[in-house]
Parts: sequence; structure tokens; C-alpha cells
Amino acid sequence: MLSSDLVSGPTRAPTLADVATEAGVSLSTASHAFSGTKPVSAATRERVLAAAASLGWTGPNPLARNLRRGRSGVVGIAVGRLSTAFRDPAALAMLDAVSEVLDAAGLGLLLMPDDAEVGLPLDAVIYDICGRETWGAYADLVARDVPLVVVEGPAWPGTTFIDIDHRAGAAALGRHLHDLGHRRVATLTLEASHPQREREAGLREVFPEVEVIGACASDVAAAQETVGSWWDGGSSATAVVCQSDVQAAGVVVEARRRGLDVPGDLSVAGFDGVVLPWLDVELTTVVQPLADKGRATARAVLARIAGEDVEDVVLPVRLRTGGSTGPA
Amino acid sequence: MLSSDLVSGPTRAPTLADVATEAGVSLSTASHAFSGTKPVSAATRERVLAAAASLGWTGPNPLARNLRRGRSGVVGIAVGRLSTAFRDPAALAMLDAVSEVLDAAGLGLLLMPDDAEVGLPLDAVIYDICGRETWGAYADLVARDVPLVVVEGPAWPGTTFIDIDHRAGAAALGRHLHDLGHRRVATLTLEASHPQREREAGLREVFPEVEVIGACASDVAAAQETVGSWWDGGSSATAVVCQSDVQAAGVVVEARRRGLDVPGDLSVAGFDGVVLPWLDVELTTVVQPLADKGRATARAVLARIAGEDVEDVVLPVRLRTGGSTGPA
DNA sequence: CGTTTCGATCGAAACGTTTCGATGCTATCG
DNA sequence: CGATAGCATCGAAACGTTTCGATCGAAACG
Repeated sequence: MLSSDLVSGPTRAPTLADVATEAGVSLSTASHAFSGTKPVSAATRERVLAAAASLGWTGPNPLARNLRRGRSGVVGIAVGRLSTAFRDPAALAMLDAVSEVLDAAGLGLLLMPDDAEVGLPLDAVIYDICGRETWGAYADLVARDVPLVVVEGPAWPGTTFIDIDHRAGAAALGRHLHDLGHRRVATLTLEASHPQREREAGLREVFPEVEVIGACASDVAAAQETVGSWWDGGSSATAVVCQSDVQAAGVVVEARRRGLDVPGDLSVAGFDGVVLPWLDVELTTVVQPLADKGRATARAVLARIAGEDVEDVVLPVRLRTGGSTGPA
Repeated sequence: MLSSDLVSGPTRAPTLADVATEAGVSLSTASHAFSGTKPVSAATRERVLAAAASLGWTGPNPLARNLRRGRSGVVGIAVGRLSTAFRDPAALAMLDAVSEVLDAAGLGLLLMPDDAEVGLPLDAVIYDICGRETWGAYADLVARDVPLVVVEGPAWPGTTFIDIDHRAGAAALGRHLHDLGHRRVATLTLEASHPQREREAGLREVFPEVEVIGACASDVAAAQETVGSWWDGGSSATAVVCQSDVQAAGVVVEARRRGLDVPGDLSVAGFDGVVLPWLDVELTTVVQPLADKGRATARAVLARIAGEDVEDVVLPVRLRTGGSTGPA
């Protein structure tokens, strides 16, 4: 009872309509047999499944389903250049959590290099700030009414925010150093951005006169270079506060290269609370709940897609003292 | 001449049909005015564009366009758990190149956690082996006739392969160590996989009796632990050959922690040729053209999508000697 | 001036689903 | 026994494009 063309040419892939015909039921019944949206008698379902198998039908065409449903099942995540965005383990940890939640909800995660034209159907977009401030696609996405979730970002209208308490974390770190007797403190910053501004404000609650070494990406080599040329310029401090553990690691490496002992001659603090197995000192750092942040982000995405109202989230951080800071 | 409902309820987003009506042209003409598929008089185009602007039409609905075209514009890339897959800079460098080429072609890159059910419309899928051998979605994708490009993978029917010359690289590395006088050589491996088997074969061309320390992921901590317990078990060698620079870095770190000098007491070699700024010794390694590999992969994807025949690719590697290896 | 060619426009047919509403039909209830 | 409910099934209408083929003038040609 196979369908006609055994001598077929470039066989068109079978559609649900073909399956329905083969099974001798209507298109809608065939659909229900698969989706389970409406009840179908066992016998009929059997027949439909058999027809599908015999025709080699591989399930509903996702393109058609998407159009019908008005959903693509894909969430975009805007990152800068991939290799720089994910070089920091903190970004990865968060991405991991996002992916896990989205995956469980049957959604895919699409990497959006920063300035990509978005000709793709996205159900929502996550914008993970990494020291960036502008976003080429923002206006376009707003115009298209795509739900937007911004992580650690500036206040853009129409977006949901997921953030951490940068200021409190930085302030706690400042107090820790102050308690240790440090007075000449310098800081290595990220590019101007919301998290950077908040953290600097927190640090200045304790050290109003903190010196800015310079700004660089969250990258070991970049941090080495930036702090290195600062030292080369004759500057110094008893403690350096960084904006990521990766930066801090760069400062530690560079300090040692120059014969400085950490924490004997120099205290170094980071931010994030990631694990850097290759660094033989445990960094004093502000631990942020990366997995929670990722999950909160993903949950916000799901809620926004579902059309629910979503409240912004600010997650707490905590200070973890390690061996990279000591008495001044 | 604005359309009717100024007091509209939950306004349905305007469609191209609305634009056409507003502009007083047919649907097909409106479509042509945007896509440029067929010539349209300047005056008409003007009118259509104006109508689109006045209605706030944001361009063709990607879902509908995709269904019509039979393309989704999305390419999947199968990775394991994201955080482990991208912890190695080598994976990132390659991903970066893939993304760049795909992006230029207007395609998006979707991260596929390994065992995800693929209910999404993918134009093609990249399977980047990272010591993995099986692939849950493989059968499904083949059944759906999705073009598959496998990087460094086993020979699966119907897929295009992008590979590097593992064996020659490993053999060159072996000869280098042999020339330095090493005879007691051990190797840290990846999980059993095509690249691992090839590399081990290459190494055995020079050291048939090479001892296997153990298998672990390309991760500093994992490498430290694996080689550490091997040493703890009383084993030793004058040189350790690793399957990635990250593994090699782990071995270097662990060796030093135990008071071994590299390369004085122990030579360590890696694979990949990535930059690890925090490691103060330049690794002897097999440099693989990561960006080329990524570009070749992306080009293969594009060609397969276009329905062209694509030949498998094997890229050459070269030995780079650094300060991590020395006389036995 | 009759014929051909070409450019601009239009109508209609896909693309392959999901889902709304309607239609019988068989049990259930009072 | 008539009214009501519930189940299985069906037909048809979306979803919003792109594109094929046809039509209609006007310009170009001999």
C-alpha cells in the first residue's frame, strides 16, 4: 500500500499531508495524532504512525511549525567577538547556566556577534554587557518588539535587567583592604560601563582618592600590559583592585615577573570568584553567583516570551578573602 | 491617508499586505520593492517605502520568509557542555573563525548542547569533536537530510570532514624529543577519539613503547590531577607529551609544584599552538591552523547548504619548539 | 504601420503546519 | 425516550512571505 512513485525522481520530502493521505485520515487528525493536542483513537494513531514511518516522515517541518506558532524557538545572545567574550571563565559559567535553562525549555541559543544584522527570527535576545555600552541592533530589536534581557547593563527602556550588587561588593573589598592597613590603593578598570561605574563608586566609598591605573579587557595579557606600563611610569601602590579575577591574575603574574611578592609587597584583589587552577594563590575576590545570574537571565527570557511581566533582578555578592591580599 | 484604526486595540503587527494596500500596489509588487528581485519603478518603490515607514513595518517576517525559502539561516554547532567545550582557547579560536565566515554569509550560529533534541530548523550542523565519539542527534539529522560537517571526527557516512594532520604532527614532536635524547617518554591523552588515536599512532612511530599516563579533558586542573596521581604512583619519565597546550600547562604547573624544573628535569610538549600569557615558558607544541580550520569548516557548511559537492579537508600542522623541552 | 521586446505590475499558488469551529456518533442522564 | 454531553474526526482558515506566469502598455524595430 505504498504510495505511487517507486521510480521517483528527486523525491520531495514527505509532508504531513502525505502521511494523512497514506493513513486515510484528514490532515488535522494526522496533526493531532502527533502533537496530542486533541484526543485521537488508538487505532487511528497507530495507523498514522505507521504511515509516517513507511513514508520516512521525520516529524513536522520546523519552519512551518514556527510560522504557524509565531515562534522560532531561538534566543539570541549578543556577545562581542566570541573569542574575547568567552575567554573569561566568568562569562562561560554564566552562559552555561543560561543554556541549561533554555535548553530544558526547548529553546536554542544563538550567538550574535555584536553588530550583526538580525535577519533571523529570534524569540528574545540577551545582551550580556562585557564592558560595552552601545548596541547596534538595539533599535531594530525594539522596533520589532523582541523581548530584551540586559545583563549588567545601562537602563534602556523596554528591557529587563539582571544585575549584581557591584557597589556593595566593591565597597566590601575596599573595607577589607582598609582594615589591612592599605592607604595607597590603585584600581584596574574595565571600559567605561555600568558595572565599572558602580564598582568604582563602591570602592571610592572607602578610598575616595583611589588611583586609576587604566582600563583594559578582562584578559591576562591585557592586564599585564596595562599594569606593567603603569609601573614603568613610576607609579605604585600597596594594593591593586581589579574588575575580574582574570585581570587580577594578570597583575599577580606581572608583579612576580618584576620580583614583587604577592601579598608581601603587593595585595591584589579580583572580582567574580572563578577558579583559576593555574594560579597558585587563591585570590581575594568578590564572588558573584554566576550560575544564579545565568538562570535568572534565562528565566527572565522565558517569562518575557510568555508575555508575563518580569521584575528586574539584582543578585547579592560576597567577599571572599584569599591569599592574594595581606597587611600593607 | 493613514489606515483605519487609530483607536486600535492590541494592534496586530503590520504585514507586507498592509503595506501594499496602504501604498496602493499589489502584494507582489510590494515584495519586489523590498527584495529587489524584480525591477520596480522608482515612484512605486518610493510609495511602498513610505507606506512601510508610516505603518511601522519592520521588514519581512523572518518566520514567513524562512518557510517560503525553505531555509532558516541558522547553523547549529554541537559542543558538549559549553563551559568545558570553550574553556580551551583553541576551541574559541576556531569558533571565532567559523562565526566570522558564517556571519558574513548572513547565517547565525546556534549552540547545541550535545544531546539536545533538535526541534529547530537548522540549515546545517557542525559537529566539533572534542574527544567525543558518539552523537545522539546524528541519526535524526541524517534522516532529516541536514548537511553535516564533522571536525576531526570519525568517518560517518554523509558528512564532510575537516581535519588536521594529527599523525604527522605527533610524529614530528616525537622526533624532536628523540633528537634531544629522550627515551623514557610518557603521554597524557584525551578520551578515546579519532584525533587521539591518530596522534598516539604518530607518537608511536618514534616511541613504540610510549607510556600512557591517563586520559583527561583539555583542562588545567584535570591535567594536574591526572599527571599528579601518576607521579604519586611512582611513575616517571623525562618527557611528557600532551594533547593540548592547556593540558601541557597543567603538567608544567604540577611539575613545578613538585619541585621539578621544566625543562631541566622534565620536558613537556603540548598541541594546538595557542597563546597562554600566564605561563612564563613558551611551550614546545604542534601548531595547528585554528583560524584556517574554522574558515574551512564554515566554507564547507556554506557549500553543503548550496548543494555543492564538498571535498574533505586535511590541514597541515607544524612543530614549534619552545622553552618547555630540552635535553634529556 | 504591424510586430516584437521589454519593463512594470498583478493575481494566485505555493511553503507545511496548527487550530478553530462544525459535524456526526455513541454513551449518559433524568 | 428525548435532551445533553463527550469523543473522534474533518474541512477550512490562517501564518506572511516569495515567486511563477500572465497581462498590459509603451517603446523599439524593420
